Amino acid sequence: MPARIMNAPRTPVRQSSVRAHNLALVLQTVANSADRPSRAGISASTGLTRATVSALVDDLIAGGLLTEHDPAPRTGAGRPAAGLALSAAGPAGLGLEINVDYLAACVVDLTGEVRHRFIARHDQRPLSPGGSLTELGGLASQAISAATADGLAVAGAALAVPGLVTSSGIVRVAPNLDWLDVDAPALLNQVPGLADLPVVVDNEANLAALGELRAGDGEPTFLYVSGEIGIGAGIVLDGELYRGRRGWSGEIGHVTVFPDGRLCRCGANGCLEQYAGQEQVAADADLAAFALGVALAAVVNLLDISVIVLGGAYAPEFARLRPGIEAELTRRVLTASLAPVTLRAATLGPDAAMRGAAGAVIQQLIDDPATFLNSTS
Amino acid sequence: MPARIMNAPRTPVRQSSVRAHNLALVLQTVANSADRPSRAGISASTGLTRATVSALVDDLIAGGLLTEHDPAPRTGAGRPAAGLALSAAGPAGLGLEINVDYLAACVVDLTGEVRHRFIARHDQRPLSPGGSLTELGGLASQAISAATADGLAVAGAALAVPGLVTSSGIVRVAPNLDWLDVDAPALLNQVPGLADLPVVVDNEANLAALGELRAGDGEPTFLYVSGEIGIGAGIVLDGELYRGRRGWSGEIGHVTVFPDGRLCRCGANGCLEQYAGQEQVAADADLAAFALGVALAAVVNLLDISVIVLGGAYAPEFARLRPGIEAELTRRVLTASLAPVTLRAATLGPDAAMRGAAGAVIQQLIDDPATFLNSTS
DNA sequence: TTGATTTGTTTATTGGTTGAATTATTTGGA
DNA sequence: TCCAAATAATTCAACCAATAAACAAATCAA
Repeated sequence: MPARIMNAPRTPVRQSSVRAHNLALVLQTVANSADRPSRAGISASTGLTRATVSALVDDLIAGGLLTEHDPAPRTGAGRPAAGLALSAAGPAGLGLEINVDYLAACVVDLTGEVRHRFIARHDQRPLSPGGSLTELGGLASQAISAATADGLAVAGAALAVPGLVTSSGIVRVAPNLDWLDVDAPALLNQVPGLADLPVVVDNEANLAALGELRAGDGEPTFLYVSGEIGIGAGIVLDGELYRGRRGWSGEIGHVTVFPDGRLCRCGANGCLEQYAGQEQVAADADLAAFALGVALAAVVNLLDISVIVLGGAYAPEFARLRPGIEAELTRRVLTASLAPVTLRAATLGPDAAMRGAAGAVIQQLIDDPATFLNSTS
Repeated sequence: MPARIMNAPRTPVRQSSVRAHNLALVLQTVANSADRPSRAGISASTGLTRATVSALVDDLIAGGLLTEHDPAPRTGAGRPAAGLALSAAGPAGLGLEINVDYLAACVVDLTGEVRHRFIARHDQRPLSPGGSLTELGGLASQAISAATADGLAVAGAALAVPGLVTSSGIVRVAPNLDWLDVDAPALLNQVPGLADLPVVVDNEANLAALGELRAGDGEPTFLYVSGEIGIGAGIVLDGELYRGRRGWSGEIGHVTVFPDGRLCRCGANGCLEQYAGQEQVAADADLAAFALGVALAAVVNLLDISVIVLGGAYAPEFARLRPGIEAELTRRVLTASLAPVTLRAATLGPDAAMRGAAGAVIQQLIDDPATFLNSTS
């Protein structure tokens, strides 16, 4: 008798789950609309009845997640619709980032607008993890105060870190910061004013990939590659970040390109990082592009990804890198002749990770409004 | 608690969806149980009330998916329980496989038992795709007749093919069969007796990976590598097969190991296939193991997979390959020191793909019994 | 034999969606 | 000017499925 693992329901579903799901469905429909949809329009595009949509929208308005606006430009006869949009006065997300040479915090409202932005630019390496996080907590407090002055309530925070993060938010290793097993959420929660703030921690490339997902062209499956001193990647499959078994996916920097090549600080030979890190791009862009092409071809062959986004230090060098990368992709991707691989530069600048972090908080609200509504009412 | 981004509910949920979900939950609970659980036991392990479980079980028994058995060995006081199990007389799955040197068909019942098995062993390359599929259709008819004689109704079929398959079941390319754009389901449905049989087609390594998932130790995230003349892989993430954007994932055979190495038939240099194909393993197992280790380390670095299963021609060579592969994994996987990577041989033999195919059909039934129940009542 | 205990079923209640009817608000034409 | 057509949104009875609690059934143990 085979032991079975399954992909699906591990939990029972009751009527309240139906409501929770449909609340999310309505809110997402509004969030993904270019214009301001009416209740009737939402009904048509979701398949829910107008009666149900009305009831759900009432809850979402009462909870401060949606607002009614003036009708969109008229079309013909009939009662004019009330346009619905995410509330700019609703709960906001706090995005935090800690990196080798700066700390950053920003507040993003439900509509995705960056409302406040604070940066402290100096080297973190002399500081202890506690020191860095206390200072970051100060920035966070400032950001929350600024948001409060606007009438915005910060619903949660996400922190981007250049390192391996466990699912419980412990930073296992952050080589460039010299961190080892740092409980970042606990340290942040010690800062006055942040005591009860829910904080999630994630890898910088992962959050930047999420930022790119929200800012991008709607492609739900892509690889985001962040070239800094190290090289990391965020893997987005079907609109969802793939974190791996222990949350350590995307370590493309240590994919082998030349099996007997340069010794890497990780102890292996010929890692991508040794040929396509920030400094190597400056020194020999052709070799960097070749190495990137070899490693990216492996990703495409394995995952059948059709879009690759180059971010971090790669974005400004995109034009120089592109031809070399594409040449190797064409040569080494088995299905290149059947369907092309699209290569593009990231659209968000250096704020990608911080904005992705804030975006993750508000995306969480949009994906599960029921929990938020129940907690506030 | 990693935020899931845009796990978009794109469809509305109504009461009937609740029932569909909970029917699946109950059926899966029975399927995953080592013993024969009672209604009360299911209630306890799912969180549904006993009343609800009773109602759901009644439906599943009426639909022929579950059967009641004598109670399991008594424990103490109280009314004895009625043991529930998947019905061996319920709907069955037909597994089909087409490969270079054989055709195969098997019938697997709901409990996972292989009830019938037919193999025709001869070279397919002289035949046209239509010829091969007509002959395979003959095997399939035989299998269905044998099943019918047992009182088994075949609910659907899955076909394993060594090639790239689109999501609609078209075989885009199968190099070793010399197939190009073959509409396998349509050709199979032309065989008398198979006219209305729903047929899905998938890559051989993908289906073998699913077979291994059902037969394995319960690990939900692993890479299955199938070494034949070519090398393919099936990627199972969180108990679900990852097929990629166009269904072409897992082409590990064309991951670059030596950027300037041997020319591959795909036109690139240094593909894994040139060093670790069936013949190369026989010729130089050490080099094959080294090459495999380099390529597999890339997979682990990218996907944070902790289990790798070697199947196909690798399984019998496992002992010879293991040390070399593990040496490279240890050296090249960034997180090797934090958590080890497990390497094991496949448990299913050469039938893996065919059994995985049949298993996929019955898994579909178990994951969505409501559709089956509605279609038969 | 009787009470304790556990399994499974019955029944009233509750939550949530549906569908049809109703109300509200506009445009366009007689 | 006024009414019909059209579209948006709400109200309300009906229905479906899960829940909780009471009840019936079947066994063990003293």
